Amino acid sequence: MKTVFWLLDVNYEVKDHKPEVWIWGIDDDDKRILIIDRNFLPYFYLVVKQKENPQPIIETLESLKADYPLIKKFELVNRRFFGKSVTAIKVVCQDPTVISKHARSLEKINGIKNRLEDDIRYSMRYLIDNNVIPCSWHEIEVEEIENNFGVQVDKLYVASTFPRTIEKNEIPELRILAFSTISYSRQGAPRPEKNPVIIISVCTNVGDEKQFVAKGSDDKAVIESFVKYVRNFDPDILAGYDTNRQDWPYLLSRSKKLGIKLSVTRANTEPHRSVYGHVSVTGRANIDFFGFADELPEVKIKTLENVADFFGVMKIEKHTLIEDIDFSSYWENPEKRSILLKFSRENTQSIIGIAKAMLDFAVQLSSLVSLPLDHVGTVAVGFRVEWYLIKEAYRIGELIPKRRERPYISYVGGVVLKPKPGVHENVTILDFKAMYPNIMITENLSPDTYVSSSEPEPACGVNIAPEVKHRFRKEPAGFYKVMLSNVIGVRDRMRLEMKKLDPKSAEYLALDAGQTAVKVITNALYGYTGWIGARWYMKPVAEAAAAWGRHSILNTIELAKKIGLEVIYGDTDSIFVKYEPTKIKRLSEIITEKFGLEIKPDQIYIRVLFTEAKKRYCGLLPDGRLDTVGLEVVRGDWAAVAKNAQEKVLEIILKEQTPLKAAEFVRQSISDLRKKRVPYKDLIIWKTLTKPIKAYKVRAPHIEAAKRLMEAGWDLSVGDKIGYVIVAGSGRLHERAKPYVLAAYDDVDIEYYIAKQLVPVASRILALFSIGGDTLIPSRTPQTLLEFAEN
DNA sequence: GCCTGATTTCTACCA
DNA sequence: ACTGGTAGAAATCAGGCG
Repeated sequence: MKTVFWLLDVNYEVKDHKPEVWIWGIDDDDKRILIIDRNFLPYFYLVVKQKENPQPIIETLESLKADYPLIKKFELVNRRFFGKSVTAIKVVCQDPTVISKHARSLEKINGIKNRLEDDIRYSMRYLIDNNVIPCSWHEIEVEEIENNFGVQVDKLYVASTFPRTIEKNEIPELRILAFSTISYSRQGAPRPEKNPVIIISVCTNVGDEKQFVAKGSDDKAVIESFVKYVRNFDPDILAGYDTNRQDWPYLLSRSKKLGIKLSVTRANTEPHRSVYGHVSVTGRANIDFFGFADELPEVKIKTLENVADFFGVMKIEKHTLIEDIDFSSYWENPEKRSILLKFSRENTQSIIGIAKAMLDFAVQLSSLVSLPLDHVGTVAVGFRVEWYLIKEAYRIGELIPKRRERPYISYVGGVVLKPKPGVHENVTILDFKAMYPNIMITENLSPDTYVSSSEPEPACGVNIAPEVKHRFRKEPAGFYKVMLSNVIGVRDRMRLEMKKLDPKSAEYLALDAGQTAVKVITNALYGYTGWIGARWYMKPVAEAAAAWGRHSILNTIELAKKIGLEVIYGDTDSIFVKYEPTKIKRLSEIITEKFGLEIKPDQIYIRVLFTEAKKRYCGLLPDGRLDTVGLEVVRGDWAAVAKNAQEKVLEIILKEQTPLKAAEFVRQSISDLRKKRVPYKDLIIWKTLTKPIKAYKVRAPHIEAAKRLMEAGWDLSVGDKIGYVIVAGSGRLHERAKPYVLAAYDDVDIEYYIAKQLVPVASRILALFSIGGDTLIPSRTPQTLLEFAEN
């Protein structure tokens, strides 16, 4: 019989050296199904040395077959490697677990250059080779079998053929369950060996809400009821926030300690740690939305409440907020316990809201790059690009290079012009549309088209990059050109399709998420080629793209000047010019003709302010909004009190054009700050731990604050944000940096915030109008002046 | 030992 | 574990001075 399904999750099992791919899906009748496919065998390649006769090698291999009983066959194949034809022997095995071992030993055979693709996981191999795509529809010939191994599905099948993708756009009705947990410890961070999980809140996308609450410190029932609830609701998606790092590991350890089985998977097993630091829940997609927070540059501190606020799921003013450190006091106090419960409930509501807002993107990205839905959010951008490339490579017979360690060598990137400081009226930004991708297409930049300096020029001719002089074959179209053209074509079709739809419809939103996913991958390809961790790392490709980019922008600036357009600033692929439509039109026509690149006016600023600094400016848009770029206002590592003041200064200057009024506003802010009229949270400075504490060479304030947190029992790891305030006292700054949760308002050194936060950011702007920082500080008492002098 | 300017370290931003 | 270019703060180093 035939069945049609949408792919939710994939895993594999090996039984008696025989592999089985387990395909978890949802069929077109909304049934949850599992298809077991026993028809696919893993393999790897042995690349034959150039000019070597492969026949004797095959014979040698055949003669060794008795030593390798799990090898099924050797197959001589023609492939490409970095565009050059190679002869390879495809070694097909029975058991995926022996691939790596056999590959290592067989590559030593005479006449073999190296082994390849032994580092591709079996389940991914299955997806790539059979063009099976996560979060997409397929049809397949199957036989139904009896469900006698207790998996939680409506139907269980064995595959008779491989799945085939079919054109079908809608996403099935997914059952989503969001959850969050709170653990209790009287002192320090909770430890699963001794501290209970006191609250688990769940919330589903069909509006069901539930809380499992410990009686005293007995949490056995809490976890058991949670497991029961999950099994009963049978979600397709388990949504959480930082669950891969926090909730799942804790629940797993805690269950072990209590002797409970956390059997929440569809295979009745426990979740397990998988690749890329993610937790896999077999048969479901465990999505940790924290992994997608990188897609939201607007949110500086990626806490759950901030992300929920960003999506309008739960406005931060309405969100009950309790610091970890206070959990125990809320739990212990019968009057305050209900607030803790409310906090937990709101967290879970936030998660379900974020899930609804971001799931489309996750689904589209998963489908685009062929990484399972639960993985795609946890992997870095480079790997997303790489999986897309791997899929493309398979299609054109290009072998997948090994990842290897390389020395880091930098190269010259984009040009950045010195801005003309001051306020300019009626300015527009001319942007090159997708500059790097377009350069890569027109110049055929690709790992497989690069002609090294030792090689003779091919008959088809070469494109030579300016300055760096790297050469790239004109023909045939390179791997990247094919990929980029495909992907841009897909995006154009999506956007065309969107025009026919109601912007509020589900299809429109899905397409919009899809075109965003495509854009993310397209824009990351240039960076990928210059990344030393890339399988297809090829510095000349990145270097040449950058060189052509500089060439284009510098020529554009020259031309603009010739036409009589004043250039105020420029960075990499954009120039800021006075808005003069006819001149701009002429300029863009010449550029298109000369470079095959498209430039178009993006937005128009009524006024735009530049200081001396590059990459920092603020423009006033026709609708009255400010577009602030690079300045402290948009940075996450300045106290809000300073950011707010700078924003107001910019607003007064750009809208009312009264710098004196802006200065007066700053004086007022300082006076408010001295009177403690500014909320405590506006004094917090946030900085990220970018490496393990021990790896730091200097005693930076946020590192000292982090150490204090750890002394107080916090678990900190790379990537965590440290929020600290500067407290009054003597000594160096780092000695006075205290975690905000361990300090109080009265400890704060207000004068620090004035002298080192508020005044510098305000005067950076006001200096343009000859207003010095010293004129911004209202007179102080002699005592404070002394304190100030001491610093 | 203190002061000062230069250099290094660190983070977060822009394209 | 995408790139290079950049600003800015604070720590730290290096050299001059007495």
